[in-house]
Amino acid sequence: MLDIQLLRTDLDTVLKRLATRGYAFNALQFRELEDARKQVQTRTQTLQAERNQLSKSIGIARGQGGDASALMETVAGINQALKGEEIRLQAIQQQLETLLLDLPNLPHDSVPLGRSEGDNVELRRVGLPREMDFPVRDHVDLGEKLGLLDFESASKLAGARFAVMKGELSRLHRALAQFMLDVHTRDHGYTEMYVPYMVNAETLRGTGQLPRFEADLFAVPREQGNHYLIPTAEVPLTNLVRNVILKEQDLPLRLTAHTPCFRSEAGSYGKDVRGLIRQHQFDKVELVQVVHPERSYQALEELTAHAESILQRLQLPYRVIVLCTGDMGAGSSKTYDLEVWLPAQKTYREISSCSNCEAYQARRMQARFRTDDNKNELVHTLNGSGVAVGRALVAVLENYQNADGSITVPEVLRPYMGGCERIEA
RNA sequence: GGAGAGAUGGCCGAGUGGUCGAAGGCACUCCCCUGCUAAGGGAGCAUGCGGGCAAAACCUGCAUCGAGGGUUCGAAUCCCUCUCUCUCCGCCA
Repeated sequence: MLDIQLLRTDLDTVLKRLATRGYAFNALQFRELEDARKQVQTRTQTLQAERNQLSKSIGIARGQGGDASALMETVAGINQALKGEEIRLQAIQQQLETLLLDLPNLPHDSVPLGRSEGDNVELRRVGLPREMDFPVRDHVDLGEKLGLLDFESASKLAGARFAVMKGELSRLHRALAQFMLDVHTRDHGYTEMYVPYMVNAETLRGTGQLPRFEADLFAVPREQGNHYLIPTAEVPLTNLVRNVILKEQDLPLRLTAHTPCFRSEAGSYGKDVRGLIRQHQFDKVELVQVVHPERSYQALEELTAHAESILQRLQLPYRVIVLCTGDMGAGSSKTYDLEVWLPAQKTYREISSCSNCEAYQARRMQARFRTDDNKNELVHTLNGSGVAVGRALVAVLENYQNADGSITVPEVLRPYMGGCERIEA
């Protein structure tokens, strides 16, 4: 959510900056609603003030044993007028809220302008793809030949875009998650959290998934207030500070959690149909930071480095790109994607996305901190994958494959694999 | 799942229809007093939004006592629905 004051005082700038993301804001409708709001609100509040005043007088008159029937008649008249105004005001404010909740965040000045993926800018490449002097297999071939990856069973159990893993492959998957959590908690100062995998609508509104992106979520219908399966641990972790006023010295908060993530991926059919790249259910170790607004861009660099450190330790080649204005998620002011090298596709694929949401989520959530001079200020929130476990598994399989179809276990994972150095049929 | 009790500011807690946005206490901030690991006195201290106002300070209004509806001239207080917490019973990994 953007600051409505900014829209009132400097709408043109807001429009320009939103346009860089390809978002056309209905400024005319906004102006009309704002004008109406101002009028109706002022009128309503004046009437309310009169009513409150007179009601008080009634109480006083009654207390002195006087007659208040004339006063009561006046108030009845005011209430008559008030009723309509209140309904109108509510309707206007609801429309304004709908308009505001739909607005994406403003991009940071350093974000490159662009319309789509193709305009993202590569910042750096780290690590060299390994030379392979044998026919390179993709992770599906590798996993199925080893007898450890089973999409047939998955589709029987649940349908398309699910996976069943077995034996050492499941263990490798678990090892990856454990390794990531240990690195972030031991070396990067994050606190490990365990959180609900189902959340309510208010929580999803806090981080911005609702109301715009309901189609991407799995809902769990209930009689009263649906639950939703979390699309990422960003949602529960960030919402921990919803409606909270933190102490300034509590900042920054650094939280991490390993959770499954559920995406209905509506509209993604035909894309990445093969393998583990795009699933309805996948695991992720998420990083969330809640920081002082002055420090959020520094924190974004740090958080991105924390995610990178996982790929470095796994010795997976990757590149860092900065998303252009047109490709960023709605809540983000600036996003770095980490893309890992996949030799079978001969390309880099997203494995982490690290964003600074500035006060966009904080304003929705009313997440604040108290400053030294006792004022409440919105925090800034950041989140990033540290990293996606399923895709890390894909990357390890493909980058660590051997000519005979076996997989060398990356050194840092061996302690989590009971010392196992190689996965073979 | 059944029975009962409850939800009030950062915390504790009073308040069952009328100057109540809310006593009192704790915590916190500032000032005064006092030479000593302390005590005393005074002042301030909820949030959101609107208007004055373009902004700060300030003034002023509206809303908010778990949430949403209702009754009333007037609701923290009465009624309805829901959510959550606690206690007991049942069930359960």
